[in-house]
Amino acid sequence: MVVDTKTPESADLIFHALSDATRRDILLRCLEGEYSVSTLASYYPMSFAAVQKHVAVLEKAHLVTKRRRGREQMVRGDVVVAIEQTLAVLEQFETMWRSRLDRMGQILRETTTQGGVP
Amino acid sequence: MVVDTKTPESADLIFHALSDATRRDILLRCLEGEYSVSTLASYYPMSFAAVQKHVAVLEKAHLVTKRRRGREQMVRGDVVVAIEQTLAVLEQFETMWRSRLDRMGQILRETTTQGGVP
DNA sequence: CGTATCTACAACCATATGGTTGTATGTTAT
DNA sequence: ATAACATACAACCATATGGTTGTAGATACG
Repeated sequence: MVVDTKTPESADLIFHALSDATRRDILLRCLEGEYSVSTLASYYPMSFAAVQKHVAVLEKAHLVTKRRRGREQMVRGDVVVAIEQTLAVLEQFETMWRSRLDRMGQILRETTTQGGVP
Repeated sequence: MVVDTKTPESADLIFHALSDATRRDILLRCLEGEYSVSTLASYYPMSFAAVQKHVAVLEKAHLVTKRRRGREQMVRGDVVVAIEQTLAVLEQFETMWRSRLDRMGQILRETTTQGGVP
C-alpha cells in the first residue's frame, strides 16, 4: 500500500515547523505571551525579515496566529489543535512500538516456558 | 536571550525526519516489524535510492537502525529514546500552553467576579 | 503635515532536500 | 566462477530553505 503523497499533510507542516530551534524558541515565547514580530526579532541574531519568515512558517502550520494591535502585529501561540495532531501521530508510533514490545514479550514468555507452547 | 544555534540539536533531526509522510510511513512499518531496504522500496512510488535516502534520514535521527542479514540490510524502528525526546519537547509546549490557559482562567475568574458577563 | 516605526514583500544567494540515473561493491545461489 | 540480487554511493537536477538587503505600505507621534 502506497502512502498518501497527494495531500500536503498538516503533519508535514507541523513537524517541519518544529524542526528548527529558532522556531521552537519563538513558539515557546509566544505560548508564554504575545510578542510583536519586531520584538521577537530583537531576541535572535538574524534579520527582521528572517524572523518574519520563521513566524510565517509557524503560522502556516497553525502553531501561531497574528492579530494587529496598532502598527504592530502581535504573535501568539495557538497550539491547541496543532499539538494534538502531532501527539496523535506520535501516539501512533507509540502504539506500534508497544505492540512490538508486546509481541517480543510474548515470544520471550513462550521461549522461557520452554517446549510448552500453549 | 539568544537560542542555542551551536548544537545541531537532535530535536531538529527528529522533527525533520518526521516531517515527510513517506518517512513517517517507513517508520511505522519498521516499528511493526523488520524490513529490508529493497522491500521497503517496493512499497513506494519512487526509486530504491530515494527510499535508501529516506532511511538514512531516519537513521541519522536515531529513529531506526539497520543490521545485516545475509545480503539484505534489515531496518527496524528504534524509537524508545528518540520519541521520548520529542515528547519532552512537546510537553514543554504543553506546559507553556497550560500555564497560559491558567492565567487566562485566572483573569476570567477575576473579571467575571465583577460585572458578570455570562 | 512630516517623520519615525512596524510590517510586508520581492529579489537575490548559498546550501539543503528529494528525487533521478548510473556505477561499484558485497553476498547468495547455481 | 558466474550470474543475480541487495546495497552503497556519486553525480546530477529542480525546487525548497534559511538567510540577506532593499523597497514600499500602514500606522502612530510630534
